[in-house]
Amino acid sequence: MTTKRDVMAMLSELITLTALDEGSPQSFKVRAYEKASLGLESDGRDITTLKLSELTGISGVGKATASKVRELVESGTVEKLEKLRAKYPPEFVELSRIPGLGPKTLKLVRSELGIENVEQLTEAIAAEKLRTLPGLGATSEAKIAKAVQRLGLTGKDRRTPIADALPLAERLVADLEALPETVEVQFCGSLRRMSETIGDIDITVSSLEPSVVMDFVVQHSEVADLVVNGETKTSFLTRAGLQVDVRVVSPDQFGAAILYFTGSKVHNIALRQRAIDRKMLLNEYGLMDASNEDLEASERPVIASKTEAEIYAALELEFIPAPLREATGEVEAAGGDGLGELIQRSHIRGDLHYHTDQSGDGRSTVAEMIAEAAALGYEYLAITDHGVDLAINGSTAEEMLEHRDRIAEIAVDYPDMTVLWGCELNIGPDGGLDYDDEFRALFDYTVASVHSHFDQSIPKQTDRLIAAIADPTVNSIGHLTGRYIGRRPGIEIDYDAVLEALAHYDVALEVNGALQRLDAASDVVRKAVERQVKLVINTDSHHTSELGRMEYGVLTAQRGWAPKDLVVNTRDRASFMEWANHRKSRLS
DNA sequence: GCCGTTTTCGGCCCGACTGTTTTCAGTCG
Repeated sequence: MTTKRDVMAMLSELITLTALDEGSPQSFKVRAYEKASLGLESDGRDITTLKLSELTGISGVGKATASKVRELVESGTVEKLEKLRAKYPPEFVELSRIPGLGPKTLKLVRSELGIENVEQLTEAIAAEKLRTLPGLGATSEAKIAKAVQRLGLTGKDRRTPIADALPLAERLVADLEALPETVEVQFCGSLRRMSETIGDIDITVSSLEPSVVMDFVVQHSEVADLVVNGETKTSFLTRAGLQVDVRVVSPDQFGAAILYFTGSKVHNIALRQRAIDRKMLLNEYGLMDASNEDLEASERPVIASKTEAEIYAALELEFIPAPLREATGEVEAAGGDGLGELIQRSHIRGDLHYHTDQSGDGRSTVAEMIAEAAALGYEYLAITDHGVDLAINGSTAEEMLEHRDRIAEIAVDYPDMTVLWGCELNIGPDGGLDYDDEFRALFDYTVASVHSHFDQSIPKQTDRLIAAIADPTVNSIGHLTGRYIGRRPGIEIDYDAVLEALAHYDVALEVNGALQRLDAASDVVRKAVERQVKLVINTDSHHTSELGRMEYGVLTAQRGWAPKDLVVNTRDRASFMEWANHRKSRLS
């Protein structure tokens, strides 16, 4: 059976192979496929069941692409793709993953030197044959040789988990901020959009002295290898092979620059198109008046460039937060009905997944953890140490009762914050939970999560979660899939069924702010929002240093278009407690 | 390949850096 994923994979391959065939990634045909692919991806329906006329109704999808989708669904193959596959076998396509080797050069080395794979390319480089080709010289040959060596380490497809990239980016930003010549700094790209994995780190600096900034970057201790070093742009590789691009712009163009470098590419294209429609020109330096066609590009009057907000406003758009900039309807919404009141960090009034050293993996005391939460001004806090089923980390019923007393003793010193005695329940392989029903009902608040048995079938995992959701002692589901981004996939579930259950039992779906998790993922959050499933954004802190994760959880929720009013920990204390307690009324 | 009250052909987002040129092509984001 053909799935949506199969359709997307078919188009992705078609894009790669057509770029090779056309000899340009900018080919209009390639861009048309890309646009169609985006349209299909963001369509909420099951695209494999759509008729031809329904498919062509999707933005960017024309007759040709629609026919290919139908062809794949009906026959399992696409003739056009098969022909391209025959022309460009996988080992040749692999060459296109080498940075610096574009379609034009590939075509050249294939036709002139008969190179079909990485091995033959390596031989040709060793024999100094590449430098004999028109447009290539010894320098290009050496550059490609180096890129071949790094293949697999820094290939175009390499992605780094956000948990590895964000701390490095924050460190680099702090170092650049400390430079006296720096006015402003912002990391951009997929990192700012809170993608789960990122290709490289983009940093934009505003300064009146770009050469000082560039020199500083070149000298930085993180630089293992320089890739590009110009007057306003320097790219380098870290020892871990992660590429960092640093650009310098003048302070009055900072907004336009970070808008541009944050992307996404398709979001930028949508903004540019909107600019053109209004007789304006948008580039990385600003939004310009293009109504007078006699003026040189540099003479066009600047309409907005200092801040992103001014540019969005001049384009008659509500400000679009970076995590939403994926061209999945945000430009249309911002220019029409609006984005609604999206969740912000400042809305959060409490953390509801929070460990102390009562958990085997907790590292700060109850007093320390409560003090940190109070310092953030939280109105309520749920201390949710592990239940007994998580053998090494959990506590017995007796230990939990002693823990309750200890929490209560310390909480009296914080009259402005309600400290709840909670528990992170473990969802067993069949959906069973810790302790007995009566004991679980004693907790003020619970979060139930999966910590093991990751490889059961989809129906089994789905039933497992729904059993936990249906339990009246459960307030929320923690880190939905249990994934560690880039390291371990989470459990596979039927999202529709699970979200349906969450909505039905009024159980909140957690957005876990730990960078390794960011679970539920933003696309799942968006589905949850469509179904009006309640959300809760938590840090899952195990140490006093981890409370800052709330920001990442909020950004992930934003990326899923979460409105403030669906997030239960934005409620005032009374309203939150009313919601938290109402499930237990089913028990009596 | 897609699209359209300046429609059915002729457009399609824009610029930096590099290496190879001696005014530009290729690649990348």
